Amino acid sequence: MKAGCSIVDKPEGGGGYHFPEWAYKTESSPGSRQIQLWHFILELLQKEEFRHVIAWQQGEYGEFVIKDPDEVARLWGRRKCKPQMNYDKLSRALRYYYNKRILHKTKGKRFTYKFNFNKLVMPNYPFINIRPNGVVPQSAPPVPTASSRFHFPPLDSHSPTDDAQPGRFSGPSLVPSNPEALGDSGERKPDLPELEDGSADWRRGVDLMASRNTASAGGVNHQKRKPDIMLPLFTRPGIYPDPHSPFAVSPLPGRGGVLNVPISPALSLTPTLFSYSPSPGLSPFTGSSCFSFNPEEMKHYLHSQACSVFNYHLSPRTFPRYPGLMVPPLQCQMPMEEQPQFPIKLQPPPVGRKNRERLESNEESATPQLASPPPPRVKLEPPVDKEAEREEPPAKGKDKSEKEENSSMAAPSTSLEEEKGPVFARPAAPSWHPTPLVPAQAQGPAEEPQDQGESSGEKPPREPSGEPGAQEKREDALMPPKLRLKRRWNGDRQADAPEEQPNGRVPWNGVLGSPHLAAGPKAVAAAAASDA
DNA sequence: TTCGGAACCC
DNA sequence: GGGTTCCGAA
Repeated sequence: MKAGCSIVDKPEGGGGYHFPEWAYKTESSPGSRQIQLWHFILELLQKEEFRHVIAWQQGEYGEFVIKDPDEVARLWGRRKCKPQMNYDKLSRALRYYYNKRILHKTKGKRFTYKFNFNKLVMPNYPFINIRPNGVVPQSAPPVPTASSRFHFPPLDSHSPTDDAQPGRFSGPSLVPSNPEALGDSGERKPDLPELEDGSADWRRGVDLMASRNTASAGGVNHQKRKPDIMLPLFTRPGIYPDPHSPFAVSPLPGRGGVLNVPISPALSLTPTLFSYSPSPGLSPFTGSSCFSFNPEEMKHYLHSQACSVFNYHLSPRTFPRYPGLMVPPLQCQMPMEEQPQFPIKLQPPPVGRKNRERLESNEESATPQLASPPPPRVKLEPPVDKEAEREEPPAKGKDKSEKEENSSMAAPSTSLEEEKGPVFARPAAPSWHPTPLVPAQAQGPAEEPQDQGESSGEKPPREPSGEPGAQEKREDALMPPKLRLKRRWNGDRQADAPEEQPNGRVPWNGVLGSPHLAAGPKAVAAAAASDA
C-alpha cells in the first residue's frame, strides 16, 4: 500500500535550491522513519514543477508561500497515504512546528510560513562563524554562532535536526543550481518579518525565550510566540545571491575556511537558537574557543547584550542568553531623536523580591536619591511600596512608553523633564530597609547608610548634616558588620565613580548593570578586592 | 484564516 | 515522536 503512495520521486534538483541530501530522502527524514512534513515541504519547494503550488517567497529568506493549499495537502496526503488530508489538517501539522521552531507563520500573509533554518540547518553548519568581521550589523542583537564562546545547553533534546548528520551537507549540493533562482535575487528588502510577528513577542518568544524560556520566546514567544526578532541582518546585497533559498550560499569552506557567511536570515533570533550549542563532535572550533571567559570577552559580551536589550526592547531577561557578539560601544547610543521613544529603564524585570531588595538597597546607597522625591521616610511595607511604585497604574497605559512614563511618574515629584531625560532613570527606590535594623534609630539612621551613597552629606535634606563624620562613627558602632561593609563600599564607590552624575543616575555605559552594581555589597566588596 | 487543545493512530 | 482528525475560538 504505502509503496503506492509515494508521489514525489526523487528530488530533481531542478528547483534551484539545494538542500542537504537527507532533505530529499523521502524514505527517511532525520530523526524519523517517515518523511516529515517540513521535509516534504522542502522537497516541494525544491521542485520546479511544484512552483505553482508552493514556492519560496520572493525577498524573504526561508519564507515560502503555499499557493495552492489544497494541492499541497493533496500531495501530502498522497505521500502519507492519507486521502482525507486537507489543508486544515496539514496546517495543523505545520502549526506543531511553531513550537519546535522549525517553522513560524508569517503573520499577515496568507499561507505563508517561514523556515527557521537555524533550527533546521545550524546543526549542519557547525562551522559557520559570523563573528570575526562583524558581518552582523552591530545594531543587531547578538547572534549565536557555532564559535560562540558561551555555550548553552540545547533547548531540545531532540529536534529534527538533531539527527542530522553533519557530513550530509555536501558542498555541491549547497550550491545554487538554478541560475534562474540566482538571477532573481533582487534586492533583499530589509525584512523584519519577525517583528511583524508580534515578535515583540520575542519577547514573545523571547521571554520566551522564555525560555527555555522559550517556552517563551516565550520560548518562542510566546510562541505564542516569542518575539522572534528578525533583524535586518542580511540586507547587504550580494551576501545572499539568492534571497529565497536558504542554501544559496555555500557555507562550506570553499569561501575561505571558516565561513564568515552570515547565517541564514531565517535565523530567527529566538531564544531557541541561542540555546543551540554545536556538539563538540560537530564543531571544528570546539577545541579552541569554547568556554573561555576572559574578562574582555565577557565585557564585550555583556555590552552587546545590553545593547541588544536596549536597542531591541528585549527583555533584560534575555540578556544572558546570547552568546557573544560584539557591539561597538557607540552602537548603543540611540539617536537623540529616538531617545524619548525609549524611556526604557533597564531595570531587571521582576527580579524576585530577594534580589530586588538587594539591588535596591544597593542602588540606594550607590545613588543619591535626588532623582526622586524624597522617598518616604517612613518605613514602608515592602510589598505595597513596590507594587505601588512599579505599577503605579496609569490608566492601563496606552502604550509602553506611556507605561514607562507612568512608572517614572510614580515618584510624585518626577517632572516631565526628568522623564525625557536620561533613559535609564532610576526609579525611586523604596526606602524601606530589608533588614530590620536598629529599631528606634533605625528609622532615621538606619536608612542613612543607603542615602549615603555618594557623599557624607547625603542625609536627608532636612536633617542638618552638621557632623557627618561623627555621626557616621556612631552609626558604625551600632551598625552590623554587614552594613558597615556596605557603607565602606559606598565610600569606595564614590571614589571610584567619578562619572556618577550629579543627578544621581548612573550613566549608561553600555553594560547592563555592572556586576558591581548588581551584585550587592558583598559581591561588590569581593569584586573590589579582586579588582584591586 | 489561523490557532491550539484533545484524542487517537502508527 | 510525529503526525491526523476534530473542533471551538479568535
